[in-house]
Amino acid sequence: MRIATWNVNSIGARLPRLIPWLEETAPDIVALQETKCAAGAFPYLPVQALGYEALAAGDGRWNGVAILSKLGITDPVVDLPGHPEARLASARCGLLHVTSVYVPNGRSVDDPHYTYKLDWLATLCAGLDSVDPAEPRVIMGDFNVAPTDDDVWDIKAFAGSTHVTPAERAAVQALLDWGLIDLPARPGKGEHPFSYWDYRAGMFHKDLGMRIDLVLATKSVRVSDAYVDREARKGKLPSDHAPVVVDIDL
DNA sequence: ATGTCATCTTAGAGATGA
Repeated sequence: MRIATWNVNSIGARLPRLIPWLEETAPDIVALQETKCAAGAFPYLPVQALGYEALAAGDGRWNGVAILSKLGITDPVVDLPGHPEARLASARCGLLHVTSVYVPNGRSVDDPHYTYKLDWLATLCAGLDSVDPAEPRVIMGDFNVAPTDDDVWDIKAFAGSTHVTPAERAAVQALLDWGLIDLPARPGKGEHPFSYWDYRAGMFHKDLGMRIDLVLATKSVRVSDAYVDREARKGKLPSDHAPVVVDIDL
């Protein structure tokens, strides 16, 4: 069984790349982020034609998350208590419980959005209190947090920045402490499995990226392979994120 | 490392966010 997460940076703009990618990669379940698409405007028909049921949450202009599943979608949830933005979609897909997250960016450490980011992550973690960590579950998406210094191209360039602060890392660590494992993925190039590269300044071609798209899974999810699909970041009109693809058994 | 990209407003360049 194959699962994947991909911040597509607008599903409308990316559909011409998403559809062939789904055909070639053939994941059973995909978590999408930054669809930038109202739930009612989601391209259900093109993904249904490939055998996927879709659960979409969307504000319209910003944010937006979705789950595509060939294994069914039951118990859908598309909000996080007290946080109205469309940044979470959750459902049971066959035997696996799946959550797609688009964690707030934070902007800068002195911005109210940074506090909002920490609160959002804490609320996500608190929601797991009523969940059994023995059950097969994945929480995957754009966490906007680089868990370790090796997850950015140069930690010195991030002095004073978001994505690398102890508080953000502690918020992700709390999820791991609950019972999730940050699945290590093979890099597409170089030593680091970066999943995001800024569009500007040739960052992608210099492999100056960040690992901020994470697949967190409970231990009953057995992993046979995991990789960053760097090919999907190449070529014409890519997203600024690459998909992370994970092959699993339950 | 602020050099790009996507979207919306409101009809074409600017604001916003990443």
